[in-house]
Amino acid sequence: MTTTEATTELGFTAALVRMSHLVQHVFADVSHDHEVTPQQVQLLCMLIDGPIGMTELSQLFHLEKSSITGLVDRVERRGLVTRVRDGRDRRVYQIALTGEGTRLAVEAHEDVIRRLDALAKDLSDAEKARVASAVVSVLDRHGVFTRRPGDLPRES
Amino acid sequence: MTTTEATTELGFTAALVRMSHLVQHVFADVSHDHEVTPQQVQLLCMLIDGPIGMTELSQLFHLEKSSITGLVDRVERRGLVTRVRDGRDRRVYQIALTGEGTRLAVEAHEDVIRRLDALAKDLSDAEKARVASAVVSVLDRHGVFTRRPGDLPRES
DNA sequence: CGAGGTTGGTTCGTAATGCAAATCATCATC
DNA sequence: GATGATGATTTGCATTACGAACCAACCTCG
Repeated sequence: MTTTEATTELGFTAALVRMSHLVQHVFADVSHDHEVTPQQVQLLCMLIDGPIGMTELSQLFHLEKSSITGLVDRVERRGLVTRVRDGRDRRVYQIALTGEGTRLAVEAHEDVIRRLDALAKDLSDAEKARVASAVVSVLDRHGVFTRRPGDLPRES
Repeated sequence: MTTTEATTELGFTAALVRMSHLVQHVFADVSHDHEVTPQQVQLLCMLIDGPIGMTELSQLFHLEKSSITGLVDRVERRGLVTRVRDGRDRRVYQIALTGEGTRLAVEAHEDVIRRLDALAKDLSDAEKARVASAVVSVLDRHGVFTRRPGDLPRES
């Protein structure tokens, strides 16, 4: 089925898979620069918009709760996040960024954006928008790693 | 900070990041179904087109050689690949799929394709092609995880 | 109220992943 | 044949991830 056409001829899914690897690699690079692991960076970035509970984190990351416990443990040990008891339900811990954690999260997040934009600098804005909207339409079918406003901690 | 626009408004890079997570998740699902880990599946799929040496694998995966040694060890222990001495240079081991490994690799590969295609079934072929070509143009700037014909083991 | 079940998180044990430094064996060259 | 470069492994360590068992706080219902 495949001939010797290299990357110039590539299926849609193969393109997605390779793009995924590229993104992972960018995350790995950025994480390395900031002395944390990729998973830790992703956790920190997820918390930029506000604290999240353990169970919700496990759903967002598609990981077991015990995995999240370990991840938060290690990031907390580095002083980047804190466990804050929820007043309404004393079982839940809201995971919140510390000052240091916020600084690192924002910087790393900007780095990722910067590097990905640099990689895509040959694409026109229109092309980028088209890709983004196509991706979004796929994502909306399977809400993945998405934090909708309704999921945000309510103040009421 | 954002209003109630959920995923409908999303930056290009954010879309890439989330798509990457989706792809990783698909890999995780497929791997789980086949009783192997995502990394192992990726290794097997990489070998479908023919055996590869350890050093070349470490470059393709952007991992240290010692990490590849461990990965190959575990997959070999399951009887999915074998280390074959290279006749021309007896230092190198070519990693080749066994029959069982080939079967699993092909099945898993097809599963990944199938699931990703299913996710993207709302996109027109034209849209898919556009996304693929945009992605390819980005990838070509930074050859990632790509095995070009020139990288294949030569017979000469 | 209080027993019983559910839910949020942690603990424990285990396996896989990944790095870095040191080591071994084979090439390659002079 | 000594020397150095290269391919791969070994060792030790931290991280990541799962699953099952567990505890504590919540909720419901009699």
